[in-house]
Amino acid sequence: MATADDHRTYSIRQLCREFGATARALRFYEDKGLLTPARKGQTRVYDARDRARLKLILRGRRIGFSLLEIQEMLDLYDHDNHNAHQMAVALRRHRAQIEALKQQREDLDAAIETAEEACAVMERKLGEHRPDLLPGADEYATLLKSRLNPDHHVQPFKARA
Amino acid sequence: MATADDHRTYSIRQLCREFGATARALRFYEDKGLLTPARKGQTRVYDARDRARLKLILRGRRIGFSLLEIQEMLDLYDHDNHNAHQMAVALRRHRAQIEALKQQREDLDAAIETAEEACAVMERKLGEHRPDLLPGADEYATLLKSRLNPDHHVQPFKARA
DNA sequence: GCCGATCTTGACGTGCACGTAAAGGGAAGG
DNA sequence: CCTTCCCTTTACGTGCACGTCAAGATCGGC
Repeated sequence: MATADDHRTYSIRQLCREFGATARALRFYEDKGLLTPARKGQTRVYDARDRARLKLILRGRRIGFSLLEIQEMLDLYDHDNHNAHQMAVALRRHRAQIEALKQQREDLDAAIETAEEACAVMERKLGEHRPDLLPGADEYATLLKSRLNPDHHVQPFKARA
Repeated sequence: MATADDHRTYSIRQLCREFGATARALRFYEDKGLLTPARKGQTRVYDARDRARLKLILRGRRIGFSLLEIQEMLDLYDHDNHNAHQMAVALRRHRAQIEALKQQREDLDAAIETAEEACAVMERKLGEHRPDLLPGADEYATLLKSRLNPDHHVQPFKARA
């Protein structure tokens, strides 16, 4: 694994810009024990591990978890549980967590499906009565413009195995 | 479409028990305009539509949406936009919403994947050093016991934040 | 009629996740 | 030297989603 990039450090502003968070949020996470950046003088210095943790924190927030829940998940991760009993406990907690995540994914899939059905209905109705209002005119224009753009590249449309 | 079931009504307690919510929450949703149950005297009477909306509300909450966001989504649904222009607007909003949902699903999938990898690592380590701590012994015992239990049914999963 | 249970409407409290000044340190630049 | 800018801590404020009393209204059963 790359040793060069692992030694890179980041200022609080850099991480904020990179992930679209606020400095207040990062300090708050630190206050709650989710981040523990080093200090140069009294200024915070974040390393690769802090960055990775922040990434997980923000992902957890987007999914809708509380900071406490995220805290526990992070603890389970980097504790790298050396105590076998604790690891066994962590394993069960993790499995339960996965079940919750999968339940949530079902909710999400259901929401996506109903939303797409609603879209289909609306498009059909619009197509019948007011096809001029269908996204296609300006939509297609912007699409063409983006294709003409030299540094154009499509979103990977990630399909999960 | 069942006409009989569509005329069923529900008390606030019935819906609470069915969905594992509190009466306070339902009244709160009503206060915010997400539910508009009828009144018999001064008692709330929920019909099938209210029930469906509540279902969507709770699903949205589990996914992590705010009541305002849910409000907007519900409005898009049952407005059954007769105005073509509004419908066109709603369609765009809906498409954007779907994109957000899909982004969130990617977050979720990533979280599930990393969690499962962590589980795999822990199971391998436990299997090497302390295979006795692996879930299987008592886990299987409780599983059998629960299957022997006549009124066996799974917990609806907490939902309490 | 009375009791208890269940419903109602306020009104205030709470936990979370920050936002927002206020007040100051430290280094860079003119 | 002063200003500017970014960093810091401390402390109070905020919006959301309810929880938690408090004080009635209503309704069935005894």
